[in-house]
Parts: sequence; C-alpha cells; structure tokens
Amino acid sequence: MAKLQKSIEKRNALVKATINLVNNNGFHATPMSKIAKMANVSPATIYLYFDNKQDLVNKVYIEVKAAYTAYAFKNYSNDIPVAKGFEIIWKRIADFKLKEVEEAMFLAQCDNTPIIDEASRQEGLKHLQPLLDLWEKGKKEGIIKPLSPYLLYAYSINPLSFLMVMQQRGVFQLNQDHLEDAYQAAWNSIKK
Amino acid sequence: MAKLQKSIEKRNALVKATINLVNNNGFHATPMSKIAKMANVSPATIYLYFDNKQDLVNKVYIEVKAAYTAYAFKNYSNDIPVAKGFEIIWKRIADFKLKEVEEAMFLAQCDNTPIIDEASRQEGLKHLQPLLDLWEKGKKEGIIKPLSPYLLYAYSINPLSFLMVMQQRGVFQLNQDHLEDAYQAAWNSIKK
Amino acid sequence: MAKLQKSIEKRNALVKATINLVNNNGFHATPMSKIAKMANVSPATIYLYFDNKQDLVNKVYIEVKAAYTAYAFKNYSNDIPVAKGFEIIWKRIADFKLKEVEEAMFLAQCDNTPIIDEASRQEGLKHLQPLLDLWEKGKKEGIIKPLSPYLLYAYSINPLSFLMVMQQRGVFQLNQDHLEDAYQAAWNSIKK
Amino acid sequence: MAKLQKSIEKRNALVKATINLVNNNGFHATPMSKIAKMANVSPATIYLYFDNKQDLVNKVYIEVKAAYTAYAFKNYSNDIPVAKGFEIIWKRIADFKLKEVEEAMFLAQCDNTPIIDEASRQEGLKHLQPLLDLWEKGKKEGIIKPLSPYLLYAYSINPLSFLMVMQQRGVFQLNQDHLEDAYQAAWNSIKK
DNA sequence: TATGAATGAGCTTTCATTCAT
DNA sequence: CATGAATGAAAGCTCATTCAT
Repeated sequence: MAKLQKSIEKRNALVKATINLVNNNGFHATPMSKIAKMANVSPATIYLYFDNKQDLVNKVYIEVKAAYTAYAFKNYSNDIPVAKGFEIIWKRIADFKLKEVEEAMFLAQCDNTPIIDEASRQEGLKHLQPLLDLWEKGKKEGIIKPLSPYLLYAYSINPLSFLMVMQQRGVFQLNQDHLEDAYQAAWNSIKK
Repeated sequence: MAKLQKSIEKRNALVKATINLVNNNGFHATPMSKIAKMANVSPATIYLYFDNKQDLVNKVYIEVKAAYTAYAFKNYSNDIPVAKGFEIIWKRIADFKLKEVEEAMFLAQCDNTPIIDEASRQEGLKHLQPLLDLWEKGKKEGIIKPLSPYLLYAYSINPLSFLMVMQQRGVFQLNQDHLEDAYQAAWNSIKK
Repeated sequence: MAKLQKSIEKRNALVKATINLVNNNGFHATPMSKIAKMANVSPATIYLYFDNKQDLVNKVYIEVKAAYTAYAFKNYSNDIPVAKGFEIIWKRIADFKLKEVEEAMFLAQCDNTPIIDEASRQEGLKHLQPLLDLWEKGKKEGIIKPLSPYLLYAYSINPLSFLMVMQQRGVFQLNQDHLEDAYQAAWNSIKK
Repeated sequence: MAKLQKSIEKRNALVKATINLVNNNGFHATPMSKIAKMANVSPATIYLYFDNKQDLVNKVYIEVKAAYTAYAFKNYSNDIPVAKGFEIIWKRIADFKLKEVEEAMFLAQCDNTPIIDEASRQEGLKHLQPLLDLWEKGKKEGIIKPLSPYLLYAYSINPLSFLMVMQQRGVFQLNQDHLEDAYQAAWNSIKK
C-alpha cells in the first residue's frame, strides 16, 4: 500500500532557498520563516527534513561541497597525466564558479565564516582528495613544486573564488581571455 | 565637536570586542549585549558611539581596512622601483595577516559576506589605491603583466587570506620558508 | 457500532501510554506525538479513538477512576456490616494505591490539577457511591461520626494518596505494619 | 547617583500572576505571554527576573512554600508543650489553607505533579523542620504515636489539603464547627 | 556621558491536528 | 482502519534598541 514519502522536491526547494537567502542576506538575516516561504512550505515542514537551523546549514554546506567536487572531477581520471589532469580539473572548477554562481558563492561565505560546524567542514573537505593525489603524483614526477598542498591550493585554485566574488559584485567581468590568463597564472605558480 | 568628550578607550574597547566576537561566533551570534559585556560598558553606551548594529560593524570594517592598508604601505613610497615596491608591500601585507590575525580574520569574514554595506565596502576599497598605482606603473614599464588589477590581486595578494585562515584553523603552519615560497609564487604570477 | 471494528489493543496501548507519560512528565510535557510513539501507532490514529487531547485525557481519567472503584468494591457487598465493610474497602483501596501505582498516581495528578473537565470529574465521582452509602448506613447505626462525607474521606481515605506519592518518590516505604497502623488511624478518625 | 533597581513590585506581580494562572488553567495552559500580560509587563521582562519558565515556577514554589511554613509557625515556639504546640500549628495551617487559598491551591498542584524540579522540592521541604521536631519531642514524651512523620503528616495535616480543594471547587463548605471536628480527628489520629 | 531596566518585534522551534493515500 | 507527511498557530525565548535616571 502506497505510503506518502517525504518529498525530495521539498527538500531540494529548502536547500535552494537556503543557499539563495544566505547568499543575499547572510546567515544572520535569513530566518527559517523566509526559507520556508521561498520553498513554499510551512516553517514546521523544515523540521521534518532537518533537525534545526544549524543542521540545515551544515547539510546544505556538505551537499554543495560534494556537488562542487563532483563537478570538478567529472572529466578527470587518475590515469591522465599530471599537467593535463590539472588543466581539466582547474577548468571544471572555473566553470563551476562561473556557472553555478549560487552554490559557489555559498561556499565562499561558509568557508570564511564560523557558521559551519567543524565536523561538517571536515566532511566537506574529504571530497577534494583526487586533487591532492594528483599533486602528490606531480611532485614525485618533478612536475609540481614540492610545496604544501595548502600553498598550491592558495595560489592555483583559491584565486578563482576571489574573482567569482568580484564578478558577482559586478565590479569585474571574467571573459574567455581572462580565464586563459588566469589558468596560465595558476599553472605557473605551481609547476616546477 | 561632541565626539571628543567621549572616551576613546570605550570606543576602542567596543571595536575590539566586535572584532573578537564576530571572529569567534560570527555576526549572527554576536548580540550587542555580548559586545557591551566584553567591552565592559552598558549596552546603551554602544549607542552613544554608533547609530546601530549595522553602523557599528560598518565602521569597524572601514577602520580595520584602513589600518590594514596603512600597515601595508608603511615602508613604501611611490618613488621606489616597481619590483622592490611590490616586495615591500607584499611582505608588509603578509606580516599583517600573520601578526594582526584578529583584524585580518575579521576582514576575511566581511569580504565574503553580505554583512557590510555596499557604501562601506567602497569606502574600505579606496585605501588600496597606492598598490593599484604601482601596478599601473609596472604595466607601463613592461614589468607587470597587462592584466586587470582584480586578476593581479587574486593571484598575488588574495592567497595570503586563504593561508591565514588555514593557519588560524590550525591545519597549516606558515614559516619563513613558506613565506619566501609564497612571495616567489606571487611575484611570478604577476611579473611579465 | 463502528467502534467495535477498531482495535481494542491500540486503544489500550494509547490509554497506558497516556498514563505513563503524564505521570512521568506531566500533562504539559506530554505531546500527542510521544503518546503515539509509545503506543506504537501514528499520531493520526489517536484521533480515530479520541476527539482530541482533552477528550483523551478526560476518558483516560474516567476509565482509571472506574477501575479504581471497581477494584475498591470488588469484595464488598452492601449486606456486609459497616465496620467490616469499611475495612474491606479501605484495604482494597490501599492495595490499589500500592500495587496499581501508575493508575493511582495518574488519579492523584488529575485530582489536584485543572487538566480534567468538570463534567468528567463528576462522571468519575459517581462510582464512589457505595462508600457514601456505607457511611450513611454507619451514621444511622451510630457507628460512624455524623460528619460530612468530605471530612470522612479526607481523614480516612485521602491520606493513602499522600503516602502513595511519597512512596513513589522513594522517600518513604510502606510495609504491612505501616498499613495496619494507617488503617487503625483511618478507622479511629471516623468511628464514633 | 541613583541607578534604576529591578523593581520588586514587578517580580511580585509576576509571582502572583503565575500562581493565579497555574491555579486556574494548569501549568500546561499558562504561557509566559499570559503571565506577562497579567503582571502588566512585557514577556521579555520575565527573563530579567527568572531564567526560564521552569525556573519561574520553581522559585514561585519555593517562595510560596516558605510563606506557608512561616505562616504555620508564626505563633509557635519550641518551648510550648507538645499538645498545645501542635494545636497552634495545625490551626495556623488550616487558617492558611482557607484564607490564602491561592497559595495553598498552588502548592497542592505542585505537590502532586512533576512540574517542580526535585531540587526545588527538597528546598521547599526544609522549612517544615519545626513540625518534625515537635513530633519527635512528642514521641519521646509518649504523647505522640511512634510513627513515621510521613504517616503523621498524612493523617493530621494532609487532609486539610483535600478539604481545601473541595472547598475551592464549591462542593463543600468548611465552617468553624467542621474545623473543630477536623482538628479533633487530626489530633486523635496522632496522639497516643 | 553613562547606565541598567525595560520592551516590542521577531526569532527558532514545537505541537495538536488534518490531509492524502 | 491506519498512516506519515504536512501545517498554522502559538509557544518559549532573544535581541536591538530606548527610556528614566
């Protein structure tokens, strides 16, 4: 006999609304009631899907982070040579940050703010492993500078976040030429 | 001016408390009453120095941003050659981010979050002009890549913010060697 | 009657759960959802058996009160002489309060609280008639003091409630000696 | 310079409102907003005087219990002979239960309900010590039956609670004759 | 200038009840 | 008959701000 299922659409709507509202207003100015309204559900319904506001934002964070890395590694497999592999990943990341702006902005806010649980932050970090492995391989092959992955990330990946935020604020427009320049800068800063 | 009669110590204590609490708890979990308590004043006293919570955080932002740039340009004057000038500025910025952690963390949070007024953001931006001028000169002299200052900033300065946050979270320790590596990476990514 | 189709086991489970939860947490901290969970049914199912929360607690009260008096008068019939009859009833009541602790505690809470409808309270009172009749007969025969039944109840029966509550709270242990003392005290306070 | 003081009148009004509303509607149907309204303060003001709803009801309980025992022992001192001393205390208690009906009803509800913290219950119990001491003395002098104080209380004091509740419900009227009867019953049930 | 008390508005969360199956 | 999902209304509580001194 067919029982009612908790609707995945409602959950998705809640996640989307959370991202949108936190992006535009910040966590502190995003009441549960607004999230509910934007997702077209009752405030009480949120609590069928999430334990509380903290749990909601934690879970949204983890899921967006997972989507981000899934996107990044879509066309990559670990048998691709280091240089080419990095290019593939970098360009997918750039793509994500420029096309999935909502998700990317949300991550930028969470990553620079104490609104996410430490545990959830760790959880989100896990998915980045393939890139770390790539760098490790590159170091062994003498292609990548023998630096801490934090330095590599800071110089090759993180600048994209800054550029995305600037783009989003309308003060800077990233076109295809820029992107190629940015990629070259990224690669130069980590290649041996 | 009436302002002068007010105690500068109290104002400073309020600014400091705001930075500290927003850093540790986030804007959303930093009530005025806590700020007051940490600054050892009454909540009502805050309103003698600031119009409201938004005004408080705006002003703190602008002031911290000003302190940041003042620090950055301390040993710089625009008659210093481009390469040396950039090194001086970059290292002062690195110094600031690693020594004045509280202030730097506060800026990182504000810069990735909609808690600051657009107007205040603009105001904070003004003080960066000397660096932009340096880059402009460098481009004319063919020393700096002819890229948008946003790209130059993204690749040469912004990585420091990421590293600082990681350092603050305890997952990464920046030592003098790292710093030289980082500087080289920064310079390589913008020099022609 | 439609009622007959419904499962008596479910209804019983609901009644039992209500008693247990109200005893342990109080009416104010006993949500319908908890009752449902403890009875292993859906919240919606409660409404097949009871109109609403008030109706539920009312009916539980009446039924427990009925069970209490049925227990009290089990071995009594109105042809038994007054003194012996009172002893029989009193000892059954004592038995009930010490063995059927859950039910007895529930009554004690309801009887000192405005959670029960006036109508239901009246309804619950009806079943006590045989004791009132016994006392009436005893007064006529000059065996029982010519006092209001409320006074008789207050001094001969009600103390058991207090002792049960204390026993339940673990501060006092009622043994067989105590019980005989208590019975003597009860009888002394109403016999002429 | 005169600072504003937390007004004792407001606190008193809150206590009084709590007693009144819990008596009439029960704890579960007494929202903080109603208490605030009846005390003519804002809901937020309650939290200046009490930590939360539980703390409010705990403190009201303790204070009412203290008032009750203060009233009970007003005219008593421990050099008064046992029999007379008991009469004095008993009659003061009766007085309290019949004149300070609000307070007495509140205690009756709290004492038969899990709305009060165990700690607060213990705290409230302390004040009854003089009566326990009196009974102890009476037992040594062979005037009082050698029974547990719980039994003594159950038979001599607790019946008054029942009578008060009945009186309050309007089903029974306690007059001076009744009271003397009740006192005799009380004394008979504990005197040797 | 400075304060602690006070508050209205609004927050997160819960809950009795209903709905769709 | 039975259910789990869903919800509007309201609960307890917090907080930015104001008031009286």
